[in-house]
Order: sequence, then structure tokens, then C-alpha cells
Amino acid sequence: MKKNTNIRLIAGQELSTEAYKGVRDFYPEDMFTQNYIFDVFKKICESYGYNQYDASVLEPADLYRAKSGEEIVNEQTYTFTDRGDREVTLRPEMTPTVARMVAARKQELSFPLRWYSIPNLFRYEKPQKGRLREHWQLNVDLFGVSDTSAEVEVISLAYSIMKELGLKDADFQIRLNSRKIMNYVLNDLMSLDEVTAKKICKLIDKKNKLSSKDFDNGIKELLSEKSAEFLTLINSQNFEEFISRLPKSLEVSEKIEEIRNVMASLEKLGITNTVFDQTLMRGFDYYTGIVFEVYDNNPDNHRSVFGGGRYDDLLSIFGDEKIPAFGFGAGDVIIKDILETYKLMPMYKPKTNLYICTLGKEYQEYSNEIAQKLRDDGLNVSINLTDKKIGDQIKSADKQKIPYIICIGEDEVKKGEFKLKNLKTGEEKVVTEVSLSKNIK
RNA sequence: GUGGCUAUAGUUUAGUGGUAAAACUCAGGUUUGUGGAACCUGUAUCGAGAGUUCAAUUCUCUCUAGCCACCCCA
Repeated sequence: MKKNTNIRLIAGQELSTEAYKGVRDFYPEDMFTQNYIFDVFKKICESYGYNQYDASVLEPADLYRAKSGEEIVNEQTYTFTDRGDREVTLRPEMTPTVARMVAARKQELSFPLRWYSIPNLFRYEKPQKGRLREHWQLNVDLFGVSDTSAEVEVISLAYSIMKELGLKDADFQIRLNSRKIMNYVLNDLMSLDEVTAKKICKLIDKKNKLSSKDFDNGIKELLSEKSAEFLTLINSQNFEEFISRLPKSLEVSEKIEEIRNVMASLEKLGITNTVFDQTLMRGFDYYTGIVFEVYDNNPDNHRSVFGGGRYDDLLSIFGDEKIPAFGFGAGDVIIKDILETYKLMPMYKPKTNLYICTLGKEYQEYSNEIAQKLRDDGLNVSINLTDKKIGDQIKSADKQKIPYIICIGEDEVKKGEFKLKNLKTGEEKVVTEVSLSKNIK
């Protein structure tokens, strides 16, 4: 048998066994962890009354042009022309899709709308570890609630997912900021034009990556004489210090109260690992209120796990009136990384409960009958189909991590009794055909 | 998209201008109704293509893929 990453074809052309650039193959073990994570997502979302939706990976390219602009669509998405001359994009994110779906049935849907989805998303980028061309992302959105009860519910849902995955409060942190406050600081307090404000936002976003000197210099370059005031504010050590440096007006205190309320309500629910972070910006412009991120506290993995915020204006791209919305996304790759870091990944276990070893082709029919009965009882059973020796059959079952085996040969057919063997402990137990399934469950 | 590093059995890694070594894994075999052991055997056109050379896995170039940084972050 020739082993090679290339398979020879008739015309001498060679095909590689490697997956397409930037995408992953999911072997059964990989599917196991994928399913585990998705099952946690589904369980928690459904426990909060959220309903699952999905859509096609294909969307008209214009959907993203409206929100993200020509450049992003051309350079960072998979966009192509179909045979009918339509421009098609493989969805790079779910938010435009869900906004489209909600806007389309706005009249008949009953708000508040609690929706979630685990879409696979595509982006045309140079792949790196943890940043591939295809990934999956949990999307949770709550539409139609304009007060902070939306923030509280959705953030506590995110918290519940972390807990269900086995993480402790000390392992992660929920960082919060308010776009309203930041906009006030940049527009009203600093009176910046749009371009400078945007540059400042990007700089703040990068603050933790830069040395404090580089950050300060960057700010000085952009703000000149106003930079001292701004730096004092942005370098505040905590929430109280930060707000003490803001002007005391009704307008400001409303915005402060909003985020204070969210944190207080979360605390009442037992969620205390929240922290105000004035440097939390989130990349996109469409956020209009509270933004949040779940951060891994482990220094090796210091990254945001979930991130989201309020986007009350987004649905207006469909010409509809505004629908308030709050939501977040959580990528599968970072979750996998975290589970590995904290050693929380469950051991692989196949769905198969029992492997039937056969001592010759003449027992195949009888084995099939037994298997069929057990399947009717709800067990997952696979049968040997090879001529391998009994030892090798057991080895193969064990390698597949199937927990139980029975062997079928002359004795079993005669007596109707089986030696049920637990492959992990090596224990054997004599059971009858009827009691087989009971002993496995 | 820009720059840097890397590519040797399935995996992790040695090594050399004269067609390659180890460990583990896998497949086959030996003990013929119960595995995890032992032993034997096998598996690499040294990522692909081109060039320099008597000779290239080794040097050079191109491509491909991976990793890292930047860009971007949905």
C-alpha cells in the first residue's frame, strides 16, 4: 500500500489530500469536540428561551456592501459571480443575515425576539493559527428590547455558557464599556472630527498591545494640546476614577447610570466578575450603546472569547424603522483553545455502545439478529465484518474506544448466553440475550 | 495584502553534495474463543516544479502549504 499525500490520477495529474487552504477537516474525534461545544451552546441558549435559526452560506454581495463597504467585500470575502451574473458572497458574519431575516418578517414576528444560530462563516484572509478562512460562531441576539434588561439577559447567558463549559469566575472576566460615554468623550468633550475620532478609537483598541509610551505619543500626535486631559481620563485605573473626571451634567450621569445598572443587575444574579474598561472599543461602528467582551484571564490565552453589544440602528439598512438589538458572537476556535488550556475538554467517546466480535462468517446472520434487537432497545451497535482473529477484533474495538464487546460463536448460539466484556476494566459478565441491553445501560 | 521563518515515514524529530536514521503509531505475521505484551516484516520519488553540478533530500529560484508579526478584525 502506497502512502503519500498525493493520489495519482489517470491523466498523471495529482490531487493533494490536504484540505483547502485555511479550512479544517473534522475527523470523528474533532466532530466529538465540535458537537460537545455546540451542545453546550444550544443547551444554554434554549434554557434562556432562545430559538435556533439558520440561513444559507450564500448571500447577495450587496448585503455586505451596504454595511461594510466595497473594500471589505472585495478584499476580505469570498465573492464571485454566478452563472446568472449575480454577485454572491459566502457569508463572513451572521449579523446582516439575521437583520435581513428579522426585517423581512417584522410584521409577523412577536417581539422581543430571542434568536441564536451557530453558522459557519468565511473570510478571505491569510490564515494563521486560530484565525482560519472558515470558522463557526455562536450568534445570540435579542431584538426589540431597548432598555438594559436586554444587556443583563444576554450577558448572563454568555456567563452561563462559560460556567457550563466548566470555567470558574476567576478564569475569566466580563469587560464592559459604553459607546455612548465614549462618543460623548470624543465628540462633545474633545470636539473631534469624525476622522480623528475614528483614529483615536483604533488607538484605544490597541492600547493593551502598545507600550504606554507609544500609546501616549500616538495620542499626542492626534490631539496635541488636548492630549493631556484625554490621557488622564483614558488612563484611569477604575470606573470611579474615570467618571470622577467626567463633567457633572445630567447628560453624562444618565449614561453612567446605564452601565452602573447593568453591572448592579448582573451582581444580583451572582455575576461578580464584571469590570468597566474604558479601553474596550470593539472593532465595528454599528454599536450604539453598551459593548462587552468575555476575556480569558490566562496570560497565555489573553484574548476575547465572546464579544458583542447593542446595535439599535442596524436594521434600518433595510429601510425599516429601527429595531433595538443586543447580541454577541463566540467563535469555536477560541473556545476550543480555552478548553484545552484549562483542561476541560471531555475525553473522546464514540456513540457506539457495543461491538460484536464474530468467530466466523457462519455467525454473521445470528449476530445481525442480536444487533438488530439491541438497536431496537436503543443501543448503538457495530458488528465485525472482517476475517480478523478474535484478538485483533477486540483490539480494533478498543482502539475505537467502544466500551463493551461480546463475542459470538458456537457456544453463544447454542446457549443464548454471552460474555459481556467491559474493555476499560476487563471485567466479564455472563448475560442472556434479554438482559444484554440492561447491562450496557 | 506586506514582511520573516519553516517543510525529511501516519506522528515527533536526526542527518548528509554520492538516493536516508530513530522513537512512537499503523498494516501484516507468530501464540489458532478474548485486546493492551514480546518478537519478526513492511511503509519516505526527503512538499511540488525548475536550475547549478558528473551527482541535489542537501545549494539557488519559483510555486504550494504551515507558523509568526503587521494589516484587518465580522
